[in-house]
Amino acid sequence: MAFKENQNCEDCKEVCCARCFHNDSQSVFSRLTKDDLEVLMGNRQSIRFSSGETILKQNTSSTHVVCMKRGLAKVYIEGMNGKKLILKIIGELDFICGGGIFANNVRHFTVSALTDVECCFIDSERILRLFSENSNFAIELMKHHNEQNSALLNTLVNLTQKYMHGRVADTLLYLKNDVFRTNPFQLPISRQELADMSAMAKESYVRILKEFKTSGIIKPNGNSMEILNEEALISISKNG
Amino acid sequence: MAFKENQNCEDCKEVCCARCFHNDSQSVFSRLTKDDLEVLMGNRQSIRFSSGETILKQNTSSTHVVCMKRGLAKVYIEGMNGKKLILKIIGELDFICGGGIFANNVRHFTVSALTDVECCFIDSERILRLFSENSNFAIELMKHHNEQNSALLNTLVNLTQKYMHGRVADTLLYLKNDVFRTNPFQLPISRQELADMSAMAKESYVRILKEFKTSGIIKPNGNSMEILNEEALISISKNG
DNA sequence: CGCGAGCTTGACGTTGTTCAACTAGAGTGG
DNA sequence: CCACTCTAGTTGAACAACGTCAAGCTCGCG
Repeated sequence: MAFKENQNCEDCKEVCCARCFHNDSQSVFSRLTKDDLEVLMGNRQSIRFSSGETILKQNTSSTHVVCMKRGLAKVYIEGMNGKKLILKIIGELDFICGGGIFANNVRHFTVSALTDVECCFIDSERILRLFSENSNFAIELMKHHNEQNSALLNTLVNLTQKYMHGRVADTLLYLKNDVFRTNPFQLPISRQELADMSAMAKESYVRILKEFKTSGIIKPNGNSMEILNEEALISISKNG
Repeated sequence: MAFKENQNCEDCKEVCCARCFHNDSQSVFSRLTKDDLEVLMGNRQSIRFSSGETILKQNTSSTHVVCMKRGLAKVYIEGMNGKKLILKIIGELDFICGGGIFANNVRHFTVSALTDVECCFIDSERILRLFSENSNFAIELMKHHNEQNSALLNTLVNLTQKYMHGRVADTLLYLKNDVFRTNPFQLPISRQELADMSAMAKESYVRILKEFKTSGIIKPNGNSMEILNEEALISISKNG
């Protein structure tokens, strides 16, 4: 995850913001006009975090929205007895618009950097203003929330109704197809964190990885992971 | 749950819609103008369901938004191997705005009547129109989604990180404080459904109810339920 | 070389499910 | 009114799933 140096906010305004806000038609920001962008870019802050740093902290008030420019981060809930529940891994151009821009709520999760991260903090008051003024943007934001919501419902069912094998299969497929999109991929997260994504103990996760390895479904090698038989994983995921 | 007879749409327009849309300042609809209301009421359909009927079905497309006028309904996901996961119980003036008004998505849950239910179906295309035209309404809707989202995160942690005792305590407190708001209350749902709210087997739910009964925390009597020691329940809920 | 953090493995105990039997109450037909 | 049936609720015992604990291992790093 190499970083180009010396890209402060002013330097990259033209390049980075355009990239975040326009080039990707999937982006929440794709519907903004040039004037809208000016509003957002006006006071945004481009900030860097080192691996391990906390980007947003659960239970603080949500004064900013964050847009990831580079790097990976985990989004997790700090639950009971120090247990964590990792909801997802976010990367380039992902967008964190937690709990309450709209009510004056607190965030319901913590975000922390898995690699070095570069991201923009945008004043949520400005997002709210755009939301009121540009209905296309409002609709995009609403879509974004709906998708998030439906992903949550999905994990809810996966975590409460599947056996451990199914949950491990789920996380492996998620990492391969939604996060890294390459086949042998490097894991920036520990076994403990993998377990935290699957709501189980790390020992259990390790044991099941080993089973998958001996049956030739995966080929783990330190922090790298290769999926050898995706069909099998999908089938395990479906059958619980 | 007695119903007044012969209240079709036209008859109750003035009474019911005003009640749904204005009298409750908590309502998503509280920010609508008179003209807005006309738009919504124009083609809304007031529909009755008997206990047990399906109001909205998972995986159908979300062409309508539903507003509960009378009665109770359960919102649940049809998960793996015929298992159900009950997300919440909704009642008077609650509002169901599932997955994708905004994308052309399918619903992610089923809603079915626990008692006789009277509710309004509103064309979601009209909601979308209002969303674009009235930014106050848009903000209210967004708040609504945020609250829903944060409730989901909460259940996610509760169901994955608590022991069964804590989960049973959670459902009992939820029913008393959020659904019925009276102390001895009548359960319109079976033990199986209680278990489906808590992600566990009905036998386990029954066993824990018995424990709570013998330790004097609750007094179950057939379908009625009385909370005798709420402090104890809260403590059990907190400690997992 | 030694140290420490994360990983791995096995043994064991606990939590929670499944299965089967039994009970209570509500409806049905004689 | 009494069998009969059917469903939901209840209980117990066996079993499987899963977590915890403790020990050994690997590998990078000083």
